[in-house]
Parts: sequence; structure tokens; C-alpha cells
Amino acid sequence: MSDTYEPRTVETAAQDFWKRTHAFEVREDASKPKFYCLSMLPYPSGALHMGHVRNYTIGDVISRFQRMQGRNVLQPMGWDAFGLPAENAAIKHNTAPAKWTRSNIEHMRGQFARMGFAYDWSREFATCDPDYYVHEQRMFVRLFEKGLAYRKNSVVNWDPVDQTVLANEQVIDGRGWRTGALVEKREIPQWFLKITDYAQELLDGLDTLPGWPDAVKTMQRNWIGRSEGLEIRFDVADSDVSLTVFTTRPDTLMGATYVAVAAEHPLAMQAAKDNAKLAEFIETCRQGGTSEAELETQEKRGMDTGLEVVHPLTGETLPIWVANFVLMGYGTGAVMAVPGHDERDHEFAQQYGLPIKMVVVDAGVVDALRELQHDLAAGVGADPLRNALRGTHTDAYDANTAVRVVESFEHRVLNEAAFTEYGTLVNSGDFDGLDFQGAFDAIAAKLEADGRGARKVNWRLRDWGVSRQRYWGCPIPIVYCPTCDAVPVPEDQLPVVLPEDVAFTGVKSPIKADPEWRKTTCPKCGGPAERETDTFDTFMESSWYYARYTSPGAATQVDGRADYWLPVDQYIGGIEHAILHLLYFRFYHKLLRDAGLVTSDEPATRLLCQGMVVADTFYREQDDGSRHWFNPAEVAVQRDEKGHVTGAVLAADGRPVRIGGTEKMSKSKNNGVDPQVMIDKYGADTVRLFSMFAAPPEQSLEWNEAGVEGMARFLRRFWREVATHVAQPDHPEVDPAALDGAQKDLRRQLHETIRKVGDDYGRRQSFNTAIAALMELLNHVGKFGDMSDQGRAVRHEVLQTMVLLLNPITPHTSHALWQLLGHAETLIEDQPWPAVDEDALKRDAVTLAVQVNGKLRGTVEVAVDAPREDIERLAQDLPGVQAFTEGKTVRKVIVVPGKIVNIVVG
RNA sequence: GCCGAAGUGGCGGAACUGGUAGACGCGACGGACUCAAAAUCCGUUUCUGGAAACAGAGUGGGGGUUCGAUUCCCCCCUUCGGCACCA
Repeated sequence: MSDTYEPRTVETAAQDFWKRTHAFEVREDASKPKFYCLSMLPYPSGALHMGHVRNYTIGDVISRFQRMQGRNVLQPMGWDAFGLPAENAAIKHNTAPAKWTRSNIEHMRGQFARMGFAYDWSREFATCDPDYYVHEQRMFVRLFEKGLAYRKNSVVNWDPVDQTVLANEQVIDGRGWRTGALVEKREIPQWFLKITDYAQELLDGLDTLPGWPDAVKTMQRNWIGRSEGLEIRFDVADSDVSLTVFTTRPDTLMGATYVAVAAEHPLAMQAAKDNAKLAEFIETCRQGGTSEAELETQEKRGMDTGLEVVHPLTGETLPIWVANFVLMGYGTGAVMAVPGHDERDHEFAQQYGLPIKMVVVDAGVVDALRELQHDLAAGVGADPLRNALRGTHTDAYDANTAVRVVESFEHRVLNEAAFTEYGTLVNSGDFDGLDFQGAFDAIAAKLEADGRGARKVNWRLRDWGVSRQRYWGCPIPIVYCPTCDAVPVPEDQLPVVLPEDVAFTGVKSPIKADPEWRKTTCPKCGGPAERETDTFDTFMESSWYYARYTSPGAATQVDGRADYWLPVDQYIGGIEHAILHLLYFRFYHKLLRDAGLVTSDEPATRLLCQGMVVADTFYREQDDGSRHWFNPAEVAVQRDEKGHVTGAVLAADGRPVRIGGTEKMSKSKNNGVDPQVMIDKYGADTVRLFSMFAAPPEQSLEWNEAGVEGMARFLRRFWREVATHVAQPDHPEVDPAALDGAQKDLRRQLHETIRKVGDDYGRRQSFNTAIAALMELLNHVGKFGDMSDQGRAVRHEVLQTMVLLLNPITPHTSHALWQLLGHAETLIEDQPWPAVDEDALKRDAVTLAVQVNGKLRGTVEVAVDAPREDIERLAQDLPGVQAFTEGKTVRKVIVVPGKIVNIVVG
């Protein structure tokens, strides 16, 4: 073993040992507590990137730490192999998606091993393996039979030039990314899973997950969006049809001045039949993409249909408008508009000159009304606003003030902005004077009695559309028969295998282009039929992979082994998955449970969402105004003597480049740092150490090579310290009773560090502070020059313990140093975690901060058990304190034991 | 537009339950070693004033609660993540 740190040698040796001994392959073992640590499975894009390094290092640190805590740790890895990038690569490089994907997996598996991740590779799979997706197809058939999978029309982004469906990310500023054509909305039949049947359970389940970040739970709650309201039927005037709207604000019903329907709403279509202008408008509503962000930010446009509805309370007629912000797919495709009390309706009404009514006022207005109308003591009268404004008053001054309050409020609502808060009803006939809940109940009761309305719980959450018009995905196991309609493929005919040896040159799916592949016979009637050529959303595969890892080789989706391992004890992945993936993941777990395959209600008990990896960006403006981005590796940053950044130049030509800020590593900004280069240069442990040290896990991490060098320096110093120590003569055991002051101090710091590191790895998941504590300890042991017997003994205890404490983060280095310290080659994860010696933590004296009026004026060293009076006296006697208390009265002295003394003077 | 985060020295960050703001690392500066460089080691490093002692200011901005606020409350600004077909 060398005296200097050689990462490559050390890492190869440790990795060989782990591989040779199958160190991380695990089985169910009832004698040990289990720990299932799972990192989100990667898309095999071709090369390890820094986001992977970070995600998987966090998972590996937790896994190794938990194993050192005596748990039976499962940490698996696999590949989210279906998806759009393989199709794009196929077009670009003229290679089949399957071949491209599988060769990427080969390469990345090697990179993962080079990082030293402690995976049980015996459980590996790729989601594009028919052995994997056959179970997904079976589950879908089961859901179809249960009525949880169904088909309906829904809208997609349509590129009219390529004649293809586009993903939202392929729509840029309303145009197709490849063709530049204006994207249109098009309705096509698609398959859906009834996640809304589970909406309440998905909402309630969040309360059973204390180990999930509050931000994620809040986002999921808002996404599910439970709201209680009223469904109200409006009859269309001079006709026998009606339309239904849902509102959470029935208290504002008297302020409804129009209703708005989606462009695809049957009433709109009907009105457009003999109205060419309206038909044209509806046509323009088809333009643009389908994403919510785009719909919500587009200019709000509408047109009168000429049709009218009857207000269910007043009998007045209200116009029906078509509006581009109302969508057929969401809710009923129609909304009642209350411009006085809804921002969007207000904006729309002002734009088109539609009437605005004020029917809710705030407490200040109510007070003013009371003043104006003495007979309102028992509540607000029939038309209090109008009555009040023309009423007679005895006190002219008060009346004027009150009138001004009412008028200015009304002016604001009618002309400036909607009043959207809850308040008291006015201008609402019988409902005047009621508050939100009173008005809700009264109006609901009235409409229910009239058969025009019903209370309803509405969900923002929509059913999960799982159809994709793409080739590289799991085929949907359905056959279309002219007589039997949609028929699921029988179990014994599954899997429906996706052909992999295909030419993928254009935009069209090869299985859609191939007339032979789809030909089949109907499983029901035996007649000629056609297969579904859509494939599943790739979220389908990533929604249940965690369960499959527990049951490798099982003939069913999972088997009894799942009961041992599930739920996942620690799940780790990017915050960008906070809603979609994590909601589908929870939903699918409930589907597995209801199919009798798992017994828990939630798939994962603890969740860690790590931040992004970011880096500086550099560019030069091109002649055409576009930007050419340079990789940080090609650029030299210039600084002044104080360290301020003054500029940057391209290393190749020495000419300046512009600094574009710190952004998420991406191809488009060319600011990605290749982990492979870093591993080759510094070793995996240094890369792991930096990615855990540079930022807390949930924050974004800025890659900075100088920082990486600092980590390499730390590991070299640690190595040297151990090597120097083992060259010393043998030492006796530590005898706590025989230690002098400095030896005691070092030993106390060691045990404080053991306590902190364990807490930071386990409870806090604050790895950066754990590393900082270990660095501090190394700084101290480096200055500890005591070569006596007990000095060497304490140093040995410190260094050997540090090897164990660092092992989760830098396992290769620890593996080597453990041997350097005289142990046989072994798996450090099987060593017990160091125990804190409570006696070593004891102190005799503590330092208290002394403040005068909250400002620090000195410190005082006192015995741990010093009485309060002594502390107060010592603090007040400090010269630095007296300078500020002299000539003033001490009003109060606050003593927080072990922390602070605050002397309040005045 | 809606939902969720974040903002602290030149930089990344620490301060865990309201109690000494800036731990740890990077960078910068000074020094030692060296023929020299690299590496390594030692020291300084929030800002302003001051030779120093020391004083004042300071955690995105504005207000509030408290003996005491990076931490709690209200308003605002900026940046980032998600918005259902990127994964």
C-alpha cells in the first residue's frame, strides 16, 4: 500500500473486491430489518451526466450508511428505456431506437460501476424488455376489465406539415419544432386510466407521508385540486336544451352576466352552422398548442354566439359567448362568468364591453351601509346599496364619508378589478346580507329544490391519458374489431411485442406505417381485426419499476418477495418529478394493491428531492444576433486582485467571451461538464465527495472545478495522515482516565463529530455539513503533534473512526485505508457504525455570549453548572459591557443557559 | 397566468428549536520550502472608518412582533422548478 493517494489503483481494487464477492447482492432475510433505497431510474441517454452523478451518489451514500447501521439494504438499478429521444436519435443517426438504446445502456452501466455505486446488479432490467412490459400489458387488460381503463376523444398537438402528433416540448411558440408550421389542436380517440377514481385517496394519503417534503405534498394537493361547489343548469332560451356549469362561488351567481363555452362545445358548433364569422372564430381557436401554460398565457378572445341562457334565479337572459380559454376537455366545457368577482371574467368583460355587477362587498362597505341605513340593524335589507345611497340621513358628515366608501368600492369593482375575496352579499335579492357559507347553502338549497342545481365535489385532477402516437413504447394490448369494437388481447397472447428491427427514418411510427403488423384476428369473434398502434406513455413503465426490483424473474408482475421489501424506505429523485411521476407512482401502487399484489397503501415512506446541477455559461454574439455557447472548459475566467470576476476569454484565441449567468447544465447552453472527464482526472471518490459537499442535496449544485481540487486535496491529506500514523510504533489502548487536556479535547471533538455525522446522514440528510465536520476534525488531528503513547492512541481512534464515517461517501478510499490501518480486506459496510462515548463529550466550562440591548459586547467563560447570579455578575463586570451600561439602569438580565446573556439597559 | 421553492462575504455554502452571522471549502493576498516551478505547509481575508484599540453597518427590498430575527408575520422584487405528450 502506497504512502501517497492513487485514486485509480485504490478504486479499481475496491471495485474488483465488491464484484468478486457479490458484495451488494441481497436476499430477503427475516432476521434483519430491511432498507429499500431507490433512486429514480435513468433514461439511458448515452452518457452519464452530472444530474445522474448527484442523484445516484446521494442514494449510494444513504444505502451504505444504512447497511453500516445493520440493515439488509436493497439498492437496485435499471433503465427507463422507452421514450422520445431514441426516436430523435434514430432520425439523426439512422439507427434503430432499440439498438441505440441498448448500446447506451451498455456504456452507462460501465460508468455507474466506475462511480462505485453499490447496486445489486442481479435485479437489473430495461423497461423495453418484453419480459418487463408484458406485466404492464396484463395490468392494463385487468384495468380494462374493471372499467378503470377506457377510451375517449382528447386533444393533441397536430403538426399539419409532418402530419404527426407533437409532444408539448416539440411545440415552440405555437409552431412545430422541425417544420415551423402553426400547430393545431386535433381530437383523436385515446386510452385513459381512471386516476380520478382514486383522487380522494391520493389526497388523503399525503397526510400519511411525514417523510415527504412539504413542498411536494402541497404541490400534489393543489394538483389534485379538490373543490366543493355547485353544478348549475342553465336552460338555453327558446329551446329545450341546456348547459351545465360548475362553480365554487355560487354566492356570486346573482352577479353572472354571461356564460362562456369552449369552441368545441355542441352549442358553439350549432350556433356556428349559420354564422360564418363565428365558424371562422372557432377555427382560429384550434390554432396553438394544448399545454396549460400556453392556454393560460394566450390572449383571451371570444365571440358572442347569439344564443342566450336563462338565469336560474332571476329568469333574465344572459348571452352565451365562445371563449378560447374555456376547454372542452376540462369540466363541462362551459363556465358562468361573474366579472365583478373573478379576475379573468373581469378582464374579458372589459375587453368586450359585457356588463359587470357587484354582488359581494367587504366588511368596510358593510359598515358604511349600516351607517347609512339605520334600519339595517337586523341585517342588510332588500336592496341595501340602492336604498342606502338614496336614503335620508341625519348626520351629513358621516353620510358623506359612508357614501364615499361605498361608491369607491363599487367604482373599483366595476372599472378596475374584480373583488375575489369572500364577503357579504348585496344586490342579490333574498340573499342580501348573507356571508359566503350562508349564501352557498341558501342558493344550493334553492337550486336543488328547483331541480336546477346540485352540490358537487370537483377535482382539478384529470384522468391519465396513456396513449402515445409513437413507435418506441410499449404496445397497447388492444384489438379493434368491426363487430366487437375494442377487445383486449387475451392473457395467453401477451406480450404484444414491439418489433425492434425496423427502419426509423421519418416521423411516422414504423408499426403505423407497416400494414402487416397491425393485421390480426379478433380474440372474441375470430373475424379480421386490427391492432392498436399507439403505445403507452413512458410514465407507465416508471410507475411500477420499484415493485419489479423486489421480484426478479417472477412470472407474475411481482411475487411474495414484494411484501418483504416494500414500501421503499428512501426514494431519491429530482424535484422536477414532484407532481406527475410521483402521483402516477402513488396511483399505480394502489392499483397493485387492489390487484392483491402488494399490501401497503403508499409506495415510499421517505422522499428526497435533489436540486439541479448548474454551471456558468459563456457565449459570443453571432452576426445574425444568435448566440454561440462555449463550454466552461474552453474558457478562462479573469479576476481582479480582490477576486472579483472581471471578464472571461476563450482559451483557444484569447479573445473575450460574454458571461451568461449560471444555468442548469444542458446541451443547448453547452455548459455541461462531463463526469467521465472528472472521474478520469480526479477519481470517483473525489467526484462523489464534491457533489455531496458543494450544496445541500435539495438545492441546486454549482459545478466548480477548483472546488473539486479542494476535495482531492482533502483526500490526499487524509491519506497522508493515516500513512504517517501507521509508520509510528505501536500504541496502547486509549485510557480515558489518563488523557491530558489536549488529548481530551481531540477525543471530545471526535465523539461530537461521530454524533453529528450520524445525525446528518440519517435524520437531517445534510451531507455537506457532515463533510465539513470531518474536514474540521482532520484539521485538528493534523495540528495535534502529540507523539506520546496516549497521543498516538487517540490519533488512531480518530483516524480509524474517520475511515468509517467517510465510507458512505468515499467508499474506495475507506476500503484502502481500512487495510492500511492493519485490517484484512473486508466489506466496510459490514463494520458496525462507530458509537458515541457520552463520557468523552462532557465539558467543564462553556463560553457565553454577552449582549447589551441585543448587541454583542463580549464573552464570558463559566463553569457548566455555574449559578445564574454568578453568570449575571461576571457578565456585568466585563469591561466591554460596562462601557455600555455605565450611567444607565439595568432593567432586565436574560440568561439562556449555555448560550447567551442579554443585559437590557435604558 | 396558476402552483411550489430559493435569495447570506469575491464565490459555493454554515448557523438544526428565535440566542456570538459567515463553520467548512474555493478564490485572493502575504510568508516558508525550492536554483526555479509545481506540490505542500503557515498566516490574513464581510464591508466602512481607524495606525491600532475599537466603533458603526450588514443575511434580496420595505414594514412588523420580540430583551434578541438569516430564522416568525405582512407586502414587494428577482431567479429557478412544474403545469398533464421531455423524462
